[in-house]
Amino acid sequence: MESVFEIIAEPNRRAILGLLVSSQQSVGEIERRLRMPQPTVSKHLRVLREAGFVESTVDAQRRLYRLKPEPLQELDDWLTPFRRFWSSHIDALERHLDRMDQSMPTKKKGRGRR
Amino acid sequence: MESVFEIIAEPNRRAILGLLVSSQQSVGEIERRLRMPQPTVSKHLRVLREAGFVESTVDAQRRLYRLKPEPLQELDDWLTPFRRFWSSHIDALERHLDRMDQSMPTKKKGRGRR
DNA sequence: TTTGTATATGCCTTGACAGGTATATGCCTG
DNA sequence: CAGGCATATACCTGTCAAGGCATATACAAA
Repeated sequence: MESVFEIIAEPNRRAILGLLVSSQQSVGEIERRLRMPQPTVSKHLRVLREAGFVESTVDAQRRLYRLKPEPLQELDDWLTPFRRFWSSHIDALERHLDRMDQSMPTKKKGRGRR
Repeated sequence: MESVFEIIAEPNRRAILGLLVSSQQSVGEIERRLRMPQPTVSKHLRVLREAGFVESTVDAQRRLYRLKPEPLQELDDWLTPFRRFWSSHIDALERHLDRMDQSMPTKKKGRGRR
């Protein structure tokens, strides 16, 4: 499981990252909130830790896991050339913005184009 | 192979996407440039096509494959909350900027911090 | 129509990884 | 020290996807 990409290919791992983005969590809290068996949580945390996505500190019997930014920044960097690509394709960009509009709270819809 | 994440987990597929970002290519060109067996190329292109990363047009016996932006934009969207996270962690951000400096053409190095 | 080139597909094998269950380790409290 | 929580690890098993090779399809040129 070399790359950043393989790490985040696993849905449960993405869920864990999504949890940790707001604040640090103990294994038990993750287990509870994601309704995942404890060994599964521990295993995924191990993978994430070894890949540098998270780090942990000891709090008595608990371990608190928190997010580390670097690996996801690497992913962000990888996207750079593609961003250049799609900003040159304005039509597709507009379709994308429309998608964002649709998923918005019907307030002040549309972006006044055309 | 449901998700965007699983699709780009495969290195050869990322390589193909990297090729297509500059311009469209035929299967044979991809095969040649990436030194990959032709069936492998075709199989990966199939996966990418079915997931909406690429589309193809017919040119006699050749098929020209070109990039489509949407799936990678979806990935970009997924990163949003994490970007918020790491811009609140200034130290890590600075480390990141340092990394960018290091990979720059020694001209006008440093960003005048401190 | 035969031959050649470009691409797709089918079948098989192999390896990797995730989940389940059981168990180990570590720390805390009485 | 005994017991109980919290977390990690070991082992086993099933699944699935990637690669290799052979072959099919489609178009082209002679």
